[in-house]
Amino acid sequence: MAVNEGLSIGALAKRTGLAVSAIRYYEAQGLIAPWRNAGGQRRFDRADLRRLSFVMIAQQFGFTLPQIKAELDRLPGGRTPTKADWTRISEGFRAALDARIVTLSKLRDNLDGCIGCGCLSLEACALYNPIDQAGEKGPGPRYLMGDEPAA
Amino acid sequence: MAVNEGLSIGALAKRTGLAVSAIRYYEAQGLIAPWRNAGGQRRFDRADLRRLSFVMIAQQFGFTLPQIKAELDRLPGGRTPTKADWTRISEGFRAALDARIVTLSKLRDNLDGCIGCGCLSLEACALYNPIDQAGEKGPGPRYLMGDEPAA
DNA sequence: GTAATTGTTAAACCTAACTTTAGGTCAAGG
DNA sequence: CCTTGACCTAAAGTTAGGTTTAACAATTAC
Repeated sequence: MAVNEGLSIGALAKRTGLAVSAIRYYEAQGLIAPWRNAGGQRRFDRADLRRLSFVMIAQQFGFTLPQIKAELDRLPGGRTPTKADWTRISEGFRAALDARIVTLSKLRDNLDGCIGCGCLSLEACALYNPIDQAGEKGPGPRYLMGDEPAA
Repeated sequence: MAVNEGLSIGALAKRTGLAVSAIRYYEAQGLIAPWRNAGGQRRFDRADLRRLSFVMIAQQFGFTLPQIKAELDRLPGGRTPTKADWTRISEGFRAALDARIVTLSKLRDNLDGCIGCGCLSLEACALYNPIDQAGEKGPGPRYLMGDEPAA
């Protein structure tokens, strides 16, 4: 009956819209660190709501969980993060996002040039330069986009 | 010794920069359909170079292989695709790409608003609207970005 | 007091887009 | 004849980001 027993995982799931399993998975990945009550159940405090908000937004922006963890690890330990802490971290987003927009715009401009010629030729097409740049970052999926094809 | 025996898979791999295993995988997915020589080895013709170019560019743009296959299936069967065929298909890219840029720009603008307040609050933050919009498209990875984090 | 809900774990499963491995064939060169 | 290198197949492994399942414990509601 104590007022400050923290949120259960189910409550947190409802508040964030995340699945309970996802929250447990995030804990396993080190993104959040709940404590346990007498019965062994996870208890979260309100700062964890904000951490999860951060995770969800960062995922929108295309960061992987390890990357997000790296950011979260830079929050001050020992005290609840302040607005200023979160603001500082948000600014990293801004730069990454800008870079992504620039990349896409370049890609589009190249495409505009190529629509005219219809070449898609390996030797000549400007669209291959970005591909070469992307290089090989190891195996695994390279799923880049949530959008449906316009076609 | 005939002049027109087509390219071997290794030659095609060198020309495209793709791994041999990737090309075989694409065949399994129905993206290309090489014929076989007397010894049972795959032989590709030059139009396949262009098909693979298309696949690589479409992947840059975030299309999945089934989506790309759907586009390729719309190429005329029975004859080598012309410039006009490829141009028609490229225009679909343009629209999809524009849409992606618009989405990202909105996201960035929202972020700009949020950096000031540092809230990242589930109740109030404008960044959650895009998340709600994205909805649930089923499980699996949602790896959106090749960029490194700016942080 | 008991039923229903919510929580716990570990392990298996899922998709996408490949790569790797194991075991075997085929052609060319020395 | 033997080795080297490119090719073949089928099946299993990889990564990310989870979900699902099974079997069980704790809490809550009546």
